[in-house]
Amino acid sequence: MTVTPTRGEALSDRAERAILHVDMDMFFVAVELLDRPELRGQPVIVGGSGERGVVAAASYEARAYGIHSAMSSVRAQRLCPHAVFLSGRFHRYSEVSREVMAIFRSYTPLVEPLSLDEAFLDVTGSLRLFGSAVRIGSEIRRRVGDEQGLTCSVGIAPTKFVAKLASEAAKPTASPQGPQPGLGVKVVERDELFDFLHPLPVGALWGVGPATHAKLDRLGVRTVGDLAALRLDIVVGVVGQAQGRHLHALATGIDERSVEPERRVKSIGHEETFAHDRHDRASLERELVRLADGVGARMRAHDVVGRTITLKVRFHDFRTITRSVTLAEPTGSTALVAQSARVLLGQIDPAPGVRLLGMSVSGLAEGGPQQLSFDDVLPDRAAGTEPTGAVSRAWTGAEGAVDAIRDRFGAQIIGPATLAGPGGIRRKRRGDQQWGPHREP
DNA sequence: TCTGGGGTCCTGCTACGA
DNA sequence: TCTGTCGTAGCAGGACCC
Repeated sequence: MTVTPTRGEALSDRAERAILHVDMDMFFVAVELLDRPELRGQPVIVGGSGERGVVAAASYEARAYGIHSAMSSVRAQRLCPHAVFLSGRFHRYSEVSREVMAIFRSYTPLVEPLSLDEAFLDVTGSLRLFGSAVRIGSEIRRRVGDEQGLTCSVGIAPTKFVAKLASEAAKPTASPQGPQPGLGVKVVERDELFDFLHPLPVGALWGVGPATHAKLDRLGVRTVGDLAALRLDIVVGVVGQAQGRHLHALATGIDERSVEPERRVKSIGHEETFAHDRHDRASLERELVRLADGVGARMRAHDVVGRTITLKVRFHDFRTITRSVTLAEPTGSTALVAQSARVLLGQIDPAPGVRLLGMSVSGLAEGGPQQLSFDDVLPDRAAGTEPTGAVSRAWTGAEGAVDAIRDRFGAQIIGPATLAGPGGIRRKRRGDQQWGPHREP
């Protein structure tokens, strides 16, 4: 027998969707304090220490000096010269993050990590087993504290977006008198949605950055409530179709997005800001090979191949350009990615000074067996080269062997000859220089 | 005030084939 | 055969997120 819910029942079913947003408090700093407890109570900053570095995280003691993430390291050091500056250990944070996420997954399989230090959890299906969402949130906080020695804040709401804002409202705050504890867990019920949402500044909306904020400001929109009161077509006229609809929906409390535990990666890339601008093509080409080496290894580790190679160049004056090329066949080969990027670099004059070089591969598809095409067997007569598909496969095979050797003996032991130097191969790995170049010794 | 790295998504433009 | 239209793909840039 099927039972058709009445309208009221359907609405109450929707109202029962229980989304948690869990956000670790000053995560990178907190992990450092675990390993160096003598720094507790001091202003501590994690980030790139060089002139072009930025702050990744700051302790509440440091925040009391006005320091916040994404601020330039130089400025942070000026604001608080006695702060302890740490370079950051991306791999250590990843390790701790995995353990924290495992705690989340013991309450629901529907965990969507947003970054190393925050995640959405849909616990709607877990309520019967664990009690209420508040109980799950409190339990998670207790276990993260007991098992990992870290603190986190939890927001609970019927939608992802409001859950995220709620966790923000539950966080501790910095003050000149020291950190002020927050609520820890903040719940926003469906009937409280507008009371919570509408007084917030419009910049709190997900998708309102400086550019959109300025546009909305010109309309006199200051709060989320102001935006909700505007007609949709006016919002769309100002910020565009997709973003307008999205923001207007959020402001009116509508957010149907579900928690997605498995999100497919759509591009893989590396970029690097140099401590000093580069002017010569040869040195940039070497950097390209190093970036491609890292990108290729990650593609093979994910078992994906990609078709579009994008080169990114930021000049000394911060002007940033991208150049891309789409291959006839997807590739997972470092050599082909590097070769394509080198062709793109050939279109660019580095003489004014290049501050950043980056590359990414998109149009990703699963690796494994691939359909043969004419390109696999016919040489490219115009270019006078071997068939590209065959070249790609031959390289990928050889590079797979190199990956295996590196897994066993270390990344410095083998790699492109271009990158060889005293002490082994200088290889780009994710997180090596996450927050900008470090201070030169 | 001087702007990192790794991503995602959107928009506007152009080229191309049906 | 020519022209206009439409959909789609590729490309470049920008905005935004953590």
